[in-house]
Amino acid sequence: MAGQHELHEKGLRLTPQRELVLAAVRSLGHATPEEVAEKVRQTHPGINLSTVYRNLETLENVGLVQHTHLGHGGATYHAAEQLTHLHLVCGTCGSVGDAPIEVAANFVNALADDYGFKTDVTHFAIYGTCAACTKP
Amino acid sequence: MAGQHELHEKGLRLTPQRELVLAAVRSLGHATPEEVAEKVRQTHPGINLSTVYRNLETLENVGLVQHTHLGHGGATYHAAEQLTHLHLVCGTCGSVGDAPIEVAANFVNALADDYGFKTDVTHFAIYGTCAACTKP
DNA sequence: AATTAGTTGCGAATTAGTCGCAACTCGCAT
DNA sequence: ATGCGAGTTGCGACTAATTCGCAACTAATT
Repeated sequence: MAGQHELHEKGLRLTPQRELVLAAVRSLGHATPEEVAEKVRQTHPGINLSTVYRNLETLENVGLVQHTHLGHGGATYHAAEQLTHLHLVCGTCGSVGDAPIEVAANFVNALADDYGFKTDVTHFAIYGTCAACTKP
Repeated sequence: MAGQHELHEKGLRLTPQRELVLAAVRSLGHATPEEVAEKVRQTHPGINLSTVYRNLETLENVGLVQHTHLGHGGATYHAAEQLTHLHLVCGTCGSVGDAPIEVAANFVNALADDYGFKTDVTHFAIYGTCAACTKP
């Protein structure tokens, strides 16, 4: 019937921590595990970092969130339904800009046709120098 | 006169460790700091890991080597003159394929024209699923 | 040969993420 | 409602990767 919670539909148990982690990822847009934990602590102060890590992993396995590498070392997490843009990270100022995935369509097709490689452009950032840093 | 060593030309001191780190990066094609250290130890057993890290950083500052993010967490290093391809990393089997930078030319131009963003396609890997893993 | 600034080795400190385990709790089946 | 069992949580220990401070050393210069 109606009342199925989205986590139940994925075969997961519904715990406050898990719900909050998912909500945090959604409200933050993109965030590191640390940032997610911090956000969750606003409503559930005792949550453990390990729990955040484990839930991010679990939620990723069922496809509700995804992670992206924006540089440095750490991954950042997005809600799956929000992952509709690629990330342009500037090596000079460190800013992260967005661009619609369509810009990469040709590129993705070329890789598919020539190499049989199915690209997920959102997984790694696109690195370079942003407009602001190019022009002095 | 003639005999200027390439490291001198960059304003760096010529130490055995530094030469060996550079040589290792060149001979390995691409390698993590650990792998570089291991390679260097074949001829200079006592080298310290910190020294490898510091030299990679130094060599990168003068443009002789560059690093790339291939996934997981760690960076891998290339000799600058060898960095002429992009990396296709397969999320399923973990293999790292190469493709000439030209495949990305359109993409790079699109980002330059539309966003003023100067892309370095080699810095981050291109993530996806390789041909072998797509077809079962 | 003496000088000195850049470099090395070493160990300690930091950071990020993982792991084992006992206690707890969600959801199903009584 | 009640109870069981698997999935989850919190915690602390642990690992791996990288950085840092500092004293000893050495390459280039004079």
